[in-house]
Amino acid sequence: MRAEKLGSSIRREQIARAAFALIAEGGLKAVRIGAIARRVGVTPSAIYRHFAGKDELLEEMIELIRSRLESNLQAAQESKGDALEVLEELLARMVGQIRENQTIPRMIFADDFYLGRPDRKSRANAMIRSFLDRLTETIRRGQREGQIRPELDAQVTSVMFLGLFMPPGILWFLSDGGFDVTRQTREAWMVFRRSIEVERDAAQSRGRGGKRIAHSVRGRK
Amino acid sequence: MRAEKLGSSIRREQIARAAFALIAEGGLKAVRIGAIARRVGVTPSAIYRHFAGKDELLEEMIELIRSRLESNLQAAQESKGDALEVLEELLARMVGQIRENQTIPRMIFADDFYLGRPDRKSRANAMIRSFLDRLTETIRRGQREGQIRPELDAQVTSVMFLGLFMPPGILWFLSDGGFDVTRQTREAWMVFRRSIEVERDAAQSRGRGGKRIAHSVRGRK
DNA sequence: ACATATAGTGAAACTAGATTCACAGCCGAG
DNA sequence: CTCGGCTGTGAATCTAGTTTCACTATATGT
Repeated sequence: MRAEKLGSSIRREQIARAAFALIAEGGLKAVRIGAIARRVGVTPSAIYRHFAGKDELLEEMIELIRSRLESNLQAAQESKGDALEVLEELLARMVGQIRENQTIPRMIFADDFYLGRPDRKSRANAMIRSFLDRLTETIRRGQREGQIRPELDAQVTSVMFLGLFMPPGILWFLSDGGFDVTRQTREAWMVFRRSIEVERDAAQSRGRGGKRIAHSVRGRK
Repeated sequence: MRAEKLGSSIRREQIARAAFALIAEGGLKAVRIGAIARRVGVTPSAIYRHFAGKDELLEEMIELIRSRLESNLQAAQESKGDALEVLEELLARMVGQIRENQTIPRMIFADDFYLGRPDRKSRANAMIRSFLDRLTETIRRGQREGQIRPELDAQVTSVMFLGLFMPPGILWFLSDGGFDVTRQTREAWMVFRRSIEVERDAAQSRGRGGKRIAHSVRGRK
């Protein structure tokens, strides 16, 4: 039975989708031309009408990930709130992404991806760096605007932010979805937030350098 | 030229070492029978005199990683200090491990490893769970003994602890060693520590950059 | 309707690796 | 010394996947 004949831009789209679905199920290793073809409903050789080869497909996938990351950042930054709210929104989005398919970390850690291709590795690196840079920028803004403690190193803090969702993502993956990422990140965010934010309740005692309340009392769990 | 004839236990050791070296250089994908053989100085077929197949070799490697993780924990817990010092020591060791070869995360994320082998995935999961459990235990001890804030959820906190070294490890890998893991974790530790520790007296807890100097995170970059 | 560009197909070639196997060299025990 | 059991070897086999190719079918614009 012959598959319906469709325009190449449509097929490219379908193929990329299929590839992402496969990553979600079995990791990069599971992205095989044959498997993609089956999923799309054509024969393996048909894939080559739309991509020069597997490499080109993978490049397109990196690009899609990049733009997804980008749009997360964009959306979070456009939410009108202050820096802390932007971070919180971004965290929620990253968690959503993890729950959706874990694509990003799985590609980043897939050796197949880099083996013999230093260019790809440095592109992935650049991608994360730029993500971090924008994170850093947001944190600096928070510092300027008085929500985030000025003595923190913004770059260090941005990497710590990654620490809020990466390990939970890994646990979620290893446990086949059994680990409660949402709860973990929610709680971790509260702890993290308290450790970076300027303490407001202390306003009354400001100028005296005395005891800080924030650390001891606000134990909403 | 024929390779020297060696006892099997010696060869197994050599082979495992070679495999780890290969992971460090190119990830799990780079662990090929041929590459191992070259490194050890024998032919590919000779490997089969010592391992039934690649699978058996991989199992042995998991086991070695497990024991390495275990000995890190053990050593850290035996350092006589209080819970916070144990955590700090452990962090330093994990960083050392990352700098050494990044083996652990690379195996964990290598899909090849799990594809079609749910048993392995759950073993890896169990491995991390047990690591986390012992972390949790240490944190609880800190809470009982009054160094760590009692209102914190110890499990959540243990996952946050992973966040101190995992993302830096990834950055270190992607940047080919260019990222300064040591500095990042040192600084992050100070922030993290302040956010989980009970404040002994308010004056001390608030000094910029943290009064308490890290004992064992040594700063060679 | 027709021409033509564009998808789609199945079979075959090509790859890279893992694995097997018959045979070779070395060593220590009897 | 010489046999048996190791370890080591090279060539051959097997497997799983990617890629190529000659050919077919279809949609579309004229």
